[in-house]
Amino acid sequence: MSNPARSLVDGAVYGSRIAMSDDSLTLLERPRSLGWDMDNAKANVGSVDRGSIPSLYLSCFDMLLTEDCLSKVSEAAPTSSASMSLLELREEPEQCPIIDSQEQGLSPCGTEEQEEDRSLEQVQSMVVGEVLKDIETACKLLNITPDPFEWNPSHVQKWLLWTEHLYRLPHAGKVFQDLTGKDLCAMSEEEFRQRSPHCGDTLHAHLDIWKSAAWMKERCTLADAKATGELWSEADSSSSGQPIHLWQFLRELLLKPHNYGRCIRWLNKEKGIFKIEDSAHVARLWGLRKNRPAMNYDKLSRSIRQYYKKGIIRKPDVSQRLVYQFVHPV
DNA sequence: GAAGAGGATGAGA
DNA sequence: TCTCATCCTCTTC
Repeated sequence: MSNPARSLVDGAVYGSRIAMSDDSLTLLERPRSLGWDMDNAKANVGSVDRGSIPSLYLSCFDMLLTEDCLSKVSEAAPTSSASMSLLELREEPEQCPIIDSQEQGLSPCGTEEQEEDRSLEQVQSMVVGEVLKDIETACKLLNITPDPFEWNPSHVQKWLLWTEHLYRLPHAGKVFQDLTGKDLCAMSEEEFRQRSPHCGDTLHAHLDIWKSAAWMKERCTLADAKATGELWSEADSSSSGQPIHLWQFLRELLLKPHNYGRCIRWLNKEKGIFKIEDSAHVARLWGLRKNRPAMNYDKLSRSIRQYYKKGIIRKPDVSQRLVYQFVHPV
């Protein structure tokens, strides 16, 4: 395994209580080539070989991937008929973070394949998000850092105890005594098995997920910082003591699809075309930023329209409701 | 009915 | 002066 995101998704998929057919796995694998190009990004992160994952491993994510998570996952792909049959999808996702919608066409009714890919991306991001959340919760409970590389022997023991307890594994703390997180991360699955024949592979697989999650978190943080930096370097903002402009604020939201993809997203990033999905939410966010509790979409849209004259924002050639276009795309 | 367009006016930096 | 908030009317979807 060379892709941390894949590791997380694989872990979740394999651990699901839902019976996954070959087709479903194929479906979940397909979009990996689209937006999960993290291969080669960091060497030696994770080494779970799917082909060799034992049956014990397949069930060990039952608790990591909670019922809540599964229900959210199943809600996240309402347009994929294939996925629906697999996951008994419900309508109206409670959350549907959009990882990157820039590949989508302007039309809200793209091709079936595009819709499917988009849905699957949402499923993947949902799974990863939930796994990361669970790890974060565990870290708070155990008072350890999410990155196994930073664990001291005491942290390692805490993590072992927690994992053993959570997945009802036989106690293996003693055989990993005095090892730091770095030591643990350097060990192969075989070495785990040698130390703990009963649950070494499971522990190794879990550690792999933690490693992947830590790597992804780091990557997200860097990406966020980079995006924010780019944004702030291009424009005045609250961070520089200058009042932020509405168009800057909108770009800020658009640059953080993980956080705001539900309320505003790119339809065509290259052309600067974006869609406000939840007008009330975007207006609320803008009101919060400007300390204007009475802000609403009517007022916000009036401000957007002021940009028409200034050549900052315009309506796209094919005008659609709640769709605008930056005259000078990012 | 919600969204879009645009005029008018005032507040605040 | 500039940007934005606010209110308004009318039109379009």
